[in-house]
Amino acid sequence: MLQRPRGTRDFLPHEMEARSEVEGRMREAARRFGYGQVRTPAFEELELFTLRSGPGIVNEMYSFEDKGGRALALRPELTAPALRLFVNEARVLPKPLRWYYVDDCFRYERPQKGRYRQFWQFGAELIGADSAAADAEAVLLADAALRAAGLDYEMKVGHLALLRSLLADLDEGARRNVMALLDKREMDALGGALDALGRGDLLGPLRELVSATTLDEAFGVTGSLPGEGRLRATAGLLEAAGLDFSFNFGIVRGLDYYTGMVFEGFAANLGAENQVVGGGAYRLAHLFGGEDTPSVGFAIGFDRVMVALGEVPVPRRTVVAVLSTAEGLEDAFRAAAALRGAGLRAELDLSGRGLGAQMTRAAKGADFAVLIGAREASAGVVGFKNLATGIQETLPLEEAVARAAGREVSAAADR
RNA sequence: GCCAGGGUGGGGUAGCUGGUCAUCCUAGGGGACUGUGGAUCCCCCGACCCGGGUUCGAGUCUCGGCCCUGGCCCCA
Repeated sequence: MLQRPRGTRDFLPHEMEARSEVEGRMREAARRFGYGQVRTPAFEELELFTLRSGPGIVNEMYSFEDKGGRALALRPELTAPALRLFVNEARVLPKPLRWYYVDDCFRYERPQKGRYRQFWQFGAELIGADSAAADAEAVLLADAALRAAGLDYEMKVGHLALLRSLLADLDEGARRNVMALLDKREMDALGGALDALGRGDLLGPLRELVSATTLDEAFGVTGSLPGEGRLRATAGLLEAAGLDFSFNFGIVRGLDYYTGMVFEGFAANLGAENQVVGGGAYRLAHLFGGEDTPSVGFAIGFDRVMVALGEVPVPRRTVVAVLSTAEGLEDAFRAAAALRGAGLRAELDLSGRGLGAQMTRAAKGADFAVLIGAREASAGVVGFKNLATGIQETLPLEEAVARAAGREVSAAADR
């Protein structure tokens, strides 16, 4: 027996219905913000991702050499491909560009709850905008997409300048170490690390900063900084938009290209992998040979959203089972076509079994049964049974279709 | 890469202090039923993750691998 590769999943029709439903709601949110969808290749030059994230991530990627000797990788994320697309083909489009995407990504990691080797991201990039308004729009779209999906979660907004200003004197390695400990809120280990650096004086301010819940508290720790005005303006816009959010100045975001405002969202019931969205303002285009273009974007972990949502109620369409004997089979196909033409879901019984067996099957999943045996076929009518009420009538096909579609066709209207 | 727990018909399970034809539910197929409801009854289908070891004998003990679940690391 062949197994599916580790960390991948199969989706049956009922799961795909739920996923499509949620995906559709997120797409609609993006559309309403004026974002258009982009799609990039499932694999790219390996260098695209190492330029963005450093050579270390090769170990976490599905990288390979193709038959032409090219170093390629399955995309581990979608921001770099989107910016590559921008640099390749869209530099001259009027800015800002509003793009969104929903696609699968691949990472060679140990699977756990909400983490798979093939997973889907929904994200957006606002390219070529450099303002408080742009920052606010990205946060608001992320929130709109998650809310539209039906998710209850917590939005945290921060800014990298504050932490960076406190750590400005530290060298690269020390700063990374301190930020990693801060990210995990391991304050004891953090104190030890700072003492070892001879910077025990930083512990107090860092502690204050990460626990700050207002802008005044946070800038009280760091003093005024470039970017303060923009962050205050962004916060004002988010509040004006009625967004439910809180500040968190301990948000680290792994990479250097983030330039200012950053945000993350967390949902309950997700175990260790509870972050459902991450994003912020960044500059990436110049790494791929474009102009230094300020952008802001985010990515939502679609699979985690699905896990957090649990059962997703999917709007159910009317199902009509079409039953027939051998004499009625041709008419049954005609009836099914008419039902489908009216937008209904018509399921022909293909079993060739007795009508009793067909009715048994129909009763399990259908709302109505249209029945055509020798009698109906020769009379040019159909049996139309409401499976909820058990009432069966003999009707012309058009009227049966109209009944199933929820419209009453009165004799008076026909005259 | 590390840790813990786990893998028995399609799904869910019992057996797990070696030895009955491996239990039950459900799903699926057929029939009772050649024109009408989810019922009932009968029949059928179908499993010990893979490989090595111990043993007269392994689903059961043991080792390795693969996979699953959760956690660590990482998290772009």
